[in-house]
Amino acid sequence: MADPDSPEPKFRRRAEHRPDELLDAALALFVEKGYSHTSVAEIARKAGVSKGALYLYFPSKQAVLEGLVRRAVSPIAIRAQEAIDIADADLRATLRALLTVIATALGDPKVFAVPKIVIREAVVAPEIAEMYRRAVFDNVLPAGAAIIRRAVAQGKIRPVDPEMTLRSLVGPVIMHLLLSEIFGIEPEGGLALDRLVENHLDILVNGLFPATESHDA
Amino acid sequence: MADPDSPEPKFRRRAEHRPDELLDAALALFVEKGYSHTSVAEIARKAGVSKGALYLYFPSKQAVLEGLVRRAVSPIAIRAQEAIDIADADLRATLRALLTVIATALGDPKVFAVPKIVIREAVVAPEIAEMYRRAVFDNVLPAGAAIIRRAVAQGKIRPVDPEMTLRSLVGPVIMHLLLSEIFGIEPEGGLALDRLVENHLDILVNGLFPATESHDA
Amino acid sequence: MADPDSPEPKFRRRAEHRPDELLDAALALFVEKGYSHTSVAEIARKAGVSKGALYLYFPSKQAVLEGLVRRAVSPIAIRAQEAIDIADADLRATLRALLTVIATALGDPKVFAVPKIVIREAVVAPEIAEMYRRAVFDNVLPAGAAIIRRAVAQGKIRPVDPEMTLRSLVGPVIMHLLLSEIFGIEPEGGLALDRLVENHLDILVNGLFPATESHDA
Amino acid sequence: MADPDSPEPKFRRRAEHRPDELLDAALALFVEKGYSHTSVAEIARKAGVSKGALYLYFPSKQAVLEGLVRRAVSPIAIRAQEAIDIADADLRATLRALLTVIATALGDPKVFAVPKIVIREAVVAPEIAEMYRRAVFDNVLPAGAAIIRRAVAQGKIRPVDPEMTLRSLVGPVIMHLLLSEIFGIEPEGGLALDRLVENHLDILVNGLFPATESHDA
DNA sequence: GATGAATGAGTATTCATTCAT
DNA sequence: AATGAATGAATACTCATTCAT
Repeated sequence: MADPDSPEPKFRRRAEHRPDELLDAALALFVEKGYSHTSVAEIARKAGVSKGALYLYFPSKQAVLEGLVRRAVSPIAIRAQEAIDIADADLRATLRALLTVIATALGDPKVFAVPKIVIREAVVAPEIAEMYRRAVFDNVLPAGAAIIRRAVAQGKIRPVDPEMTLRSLVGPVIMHLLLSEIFGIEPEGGLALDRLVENHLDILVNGLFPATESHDA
Repeated sequence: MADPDSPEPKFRRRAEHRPDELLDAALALFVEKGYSHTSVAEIARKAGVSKGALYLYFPSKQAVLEGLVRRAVSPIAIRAQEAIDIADADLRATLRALLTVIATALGDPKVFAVPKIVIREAVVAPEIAEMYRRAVFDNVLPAGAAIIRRAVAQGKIRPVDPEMTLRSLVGPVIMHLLLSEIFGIEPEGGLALDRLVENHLDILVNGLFPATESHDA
Repeated sequence: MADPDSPEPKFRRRAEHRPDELLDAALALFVEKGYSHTSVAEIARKAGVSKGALYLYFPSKQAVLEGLVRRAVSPIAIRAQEAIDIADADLRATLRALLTVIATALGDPKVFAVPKIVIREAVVAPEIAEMYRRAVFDNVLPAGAAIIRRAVAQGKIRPVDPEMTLRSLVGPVIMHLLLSEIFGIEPEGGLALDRLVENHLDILVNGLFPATESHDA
Repeated sequence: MADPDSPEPKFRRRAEHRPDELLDAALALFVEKGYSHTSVAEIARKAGVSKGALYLYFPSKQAVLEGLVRRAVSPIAIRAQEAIDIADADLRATLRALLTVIATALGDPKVFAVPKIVIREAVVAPEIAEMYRRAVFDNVLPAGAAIIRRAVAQGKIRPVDPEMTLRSLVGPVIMHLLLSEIFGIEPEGGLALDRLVENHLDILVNGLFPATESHDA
């Protein structure tokens, strides 16, 4: 500006990426130290801008968190719809695929980070939990239940309660990740997500009890 | 009392129950507003004592939280041991009893409150998560796995992975509570914990798939 | 009390020594941590009594400090008077004796402790400095000046200004101790108080300059 | 100013002199009430800024004190070196000049204030005494000793112990100031620093005793 | 006399947010 | 658009002192 023919600008269009850079910085810091122990100044510094600049893009610190959640959430809703369409093929294979996808996706700390933050802040900022719920669960849960409901209707699986069965399907994965990510509890030899999925599928398919007993329960 | 026209004694001496009263106050506030948004002054006020008095019993705010965890945790470890002793009787009945116990216990907001707080603070105060893990999970998880291992050895259930199967058993309950307590997601008609337990047991017993398919998986 | 014939009491007259025990405890702590960083509770604990008991003997924390000063100060005034009486004998020997006495007395940390504390607190509690001044300096300085004045009158020393000469006599010792006690500056090989005294006396007696010059100044 | 009818700008930007203004305010308050009885809020208020602004320039209250010491100390080290260079000329005149400089410099309450504060805080914050020692004494004392040593070597003064003689030279001035500044003890008719210097020089030059005796000591 | 539980005023430090430049 | 100096409210913790027992 002061020097019109200076070769400096390189690419000055950076500005449009600012919000994303800020969200990246914020995510890293929130994961490391938690939302309330991360200062706005730190976020700005890590993103390489001034504190004031952050307020150009986000009206408040909480808005940054909301932006983070929003960004993480949008792809999920889309995939949920896709899943529903594929599910008709081989159910058992689909199930394995689904659990594996969920498990590996959430197993990636980058991905699990946002729900973890949401859980943390839910008490204090219910509107964030609310937003997450609307964006994620209100899409994913009915979609999942619908898949199950259809499978029941087609006689592919026994007549179970779709909503509750969804919890039976996914709950173990969630618990596994909670134990690992929050309490640092891992089976010997690492996260072992595949071991969990295989064992869980085995139970889902064959039940817990020996064959002779499985019909008179 | 001794002096009927004295204006409320300034010092209500040696309450003996002070620590517990303080923990009660703290629990209520932590649940409502979260740990870091609750001030020491508020805790003291709610417990009806001065700020200074709180520091007579707890050396720091974090120590209050630790006290809370400790208090909530001790009964759990005890029950876990009891469970292991009963488990030999009718496994299927035991299973239903167990899940119901877990579900109703954790379904009580007073009880679920502490783990919820722990999850919130885990990122920032790992020593709290650590304490909880040692006091709860290090007892409960091996105990549960042991029960399953024994049942397998006795041929009462199919040869499954004990550690992972534990997650398959309990995970759905945990997920159900997470959805309900943190995201406010409940099936129509309330928490429906029994519906969850029944459906889950049905799947565990009979598997997910129709009888004809359940043997050739 | 509960057991009237218990042989416990040993000697219950301790009570009369309480104030002194408290002062001992306070002195040790004030020296170690300074007046304002020492809590009343610590003093009481170190003296083996309760906080309340301390307030039975001293109306406030500052009163403890005052008591300390008072106790340290009383012997000084007495000795000052004694010194004046001896001084007539051999002046030069007296001088050496005096400096040595002052130096070794103040060189004892236990003794220097009180003036050190007084210096520390003088700004904040001028009444303590005032007390010290009245009790110590208002006795010692005139006494010292009087000795010098008499010596001048008797022609034993040159006609010097008595008040100022007193500073020339004692100042080096004070400075030596300040450097050592407060800034930790000591000549190689320890405090070397005798080296200081000898050198100082040499200068006082022979002047600083070579003999040939010492008369035409 | 630029906008005459605007109601005092909320932010008086970039004072550039802020640190110095804060140090001035702090010095005044520390002198008046002592370090630990001065609150950060008071310093800020006196300097005309907010509490937060102070923390923009100093990371802690103690850092303010350190800044104060540092600021007071830098000129001293410089002068000490200058003195050494002049000292070769007329020793006796130099001595008078030196003592007068020291005396009048330290006689200015603004200058003596910092060492006084340092002495006060030395017990509690040894790192401050340490800093002062390194910045002042480690320069000044060796420099002074060197001057004396050289004078001895050149036969200009009698063979005295340089380190100790330094205390004999400066100690009386220090003691004089201590008595005056801390205990409020002044000779009739004011501080009388010149009287002290003259009398002290007289003793240094001619010794304390009459001429006839001064050679057979 | 003696105790120690209780009080509550006092204070350093942090940090989201504003706004003159 | 961008800066960063300035604000000031908020908060954990300390400790001299009191007083019911």
